[in-house]
Amino acid sequence: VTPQRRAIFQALLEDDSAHPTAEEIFDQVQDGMPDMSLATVYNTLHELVDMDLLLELDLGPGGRHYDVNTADHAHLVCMGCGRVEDVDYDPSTVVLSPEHVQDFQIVERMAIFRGYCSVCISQGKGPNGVS
Amino acid sequence: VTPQRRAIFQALLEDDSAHPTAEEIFDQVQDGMPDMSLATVYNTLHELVDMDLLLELDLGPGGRHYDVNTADHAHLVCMGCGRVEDVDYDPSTVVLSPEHVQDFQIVERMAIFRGYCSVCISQGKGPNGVS
DNA sequence: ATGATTGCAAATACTTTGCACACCC
DNA sequence: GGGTGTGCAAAGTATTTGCAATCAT
Repeated sequence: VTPQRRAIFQALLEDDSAHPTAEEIFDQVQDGMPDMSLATVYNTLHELVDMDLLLELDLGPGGRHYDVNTADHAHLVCMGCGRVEDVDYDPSTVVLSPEHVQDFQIVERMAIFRGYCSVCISQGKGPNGVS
Repeated sequence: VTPQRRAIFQALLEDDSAHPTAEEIFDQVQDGMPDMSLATVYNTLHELVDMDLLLELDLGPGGRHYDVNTADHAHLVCMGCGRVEDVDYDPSTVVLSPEHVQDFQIVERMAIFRGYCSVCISQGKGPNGVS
């Protein structure tokens, strides 16, 4: 545990609704630690992921996002502003066909919903607005 | 509609259980059309996605996968061999908390299950095997 | 001729790696 | 002093873009 790692972890906790990308964490940490290297950010993120303290999310282009909420939950991704929200859902409601479940040992699941948040809809950026 | 596009679309249909990446489609199409350019593959894939004839899947590192099955379905990704299988599931079973659904206009959903397929488990590559 | 599409190569975005230096025990 | 972690820069992977050449109408 080094000062760099502490700073990165702290940035993640402060930003806990933001699901930041590696780049965003890097920018934020650089404020108080200008010598921080991007490689260190990636190193630390990977270690945290290996320790199951952090979730790595592939939400599409723009880089991978990281989430300190390691509980089983889904994500809403706004196609207007890119914001990501956590959503609780009942995991037991996601049921797969039995023939697949028997053949396949599931380790982790991930549910992503894409759409438009209320802010973007009210700004006309929604599905009916200009794309 | 050009010969290149026809070849790409045909490759997708032939490969319809493989969920190929752009690179894989490129390799396959090159067999019969050595002058095919990777840029053309990307162009065509994007057009097909825009026309809703193709699904673009972000399944993690290794590039984006494409799926000719545009029905609402989930994906099983094998962490041993990388193989991707379609799974039917009942979309109505995926229920989100009401407060989020009200605020958020969902356009598309995506469910990904990661784990190990029966082949990999029997080869000791499963969750209990060597990582 | 006109406009769209292609192939090539360079550019971009994101992530990983190699290596020398600094740090802690 | 030995192993670990860091910063820098270069390499790597995946995708996009610019542009001249080509094709269909």
